[in-house]
Amino acid sequence: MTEDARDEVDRLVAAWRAERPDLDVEPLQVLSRVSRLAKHLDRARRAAFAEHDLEPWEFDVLTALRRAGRPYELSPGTLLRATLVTSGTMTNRIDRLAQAGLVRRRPDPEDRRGVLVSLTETGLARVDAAFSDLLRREHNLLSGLGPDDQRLLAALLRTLLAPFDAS
Amino acid sequence: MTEDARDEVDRLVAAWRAERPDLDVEPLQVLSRVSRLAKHLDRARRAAFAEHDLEPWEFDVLTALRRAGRPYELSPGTLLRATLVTSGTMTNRIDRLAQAGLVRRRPDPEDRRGVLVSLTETGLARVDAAFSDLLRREHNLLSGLGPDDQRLLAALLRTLLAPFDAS
DNA sequence: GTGTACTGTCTTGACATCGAGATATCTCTC
DNA sequence: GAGAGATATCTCGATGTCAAGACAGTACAC
Repeated sequence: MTEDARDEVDRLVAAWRAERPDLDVEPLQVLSRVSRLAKHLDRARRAAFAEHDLEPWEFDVLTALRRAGRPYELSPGTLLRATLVTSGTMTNRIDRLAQAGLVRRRPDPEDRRGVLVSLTETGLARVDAAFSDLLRREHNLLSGLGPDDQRLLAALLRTLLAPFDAS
Repeated sequence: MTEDARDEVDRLVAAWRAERPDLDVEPLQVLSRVSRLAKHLDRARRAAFAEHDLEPWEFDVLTALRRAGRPYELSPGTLLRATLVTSGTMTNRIDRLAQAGLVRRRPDPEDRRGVLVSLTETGLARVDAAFSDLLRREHNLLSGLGPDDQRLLAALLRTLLAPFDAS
């Protein structure tokens, strides 16, 4: 390990080794970095969305609808599974997005328990603008890695995710 | 790309390509996986800590103190920088940890604005137990990758984190 | 058809976080 | 040594989330 490539996690691992030499703290080298990187990504995303007057949670819901393709319409249940939040949270989110004029709610004609949520014109335009902006920023974040390294990294991460996606 | 190695993110990327063929969505292959993996890790950690009657936020604070070494004492300011939360949050956390008997607060003898927070015996025992349990679980999560792949993954992540740690 | 279990959505109350600002103290410059 | 700015911590109000449960409607076995 070269001395000039130390980051916060290297320091954290060194501290643990000094305090708990009995434990194998190697897993932190990978998993702490994943958590920390995710935290930084959240902040970067927040900044990107702010320029489009969107909160991250708004973006989450809008992109799920956008990705679904025309007519950009999904049920709350589908949305909460796509975004990994609870039903109470999703109800609240849809309420506020509807209030903001970004989505619309209508009764499901095929299931009277159900509701269908769809993007408005405004919502569609807003999410498209925010998404391409986000991609531009993410492209920059990855500029430290060449295309081959990016593919390699993606493949390694996919291996780690496999057990979770299975469930 | 082999057909049998698709995960949620591959599906997500495929959906975007269909809807927005004009955009380069490759960055998602890496960064979406980082975010998703972090979310799953949070859940796994929560489960691990529950067996030791600790919340993730409690663990965060206690490990920072534990890592500092004897006498396991740091200022709130140092703690909030280590855990990436705001000062209001840290005050609240310390209040509750003190109430639970896991940490102790005392005035800093060298700076009358300051406070020093230290682990109690109970806090030390609790965090040590939870930490070795966590490492055992994280070791399992990484069992899909050989030692070389783990080192490779750690190195690639370090490269991505570098710009953030610099700031 | 009737009853039972399941599903989809919403309501409610508790809670951890954040952001902005208040207060007290320290530090540095002149 | 006085004043300006920086630093350390805490307070307060707003907010987004979750967990548990309520309620309406559906599906399936018999």
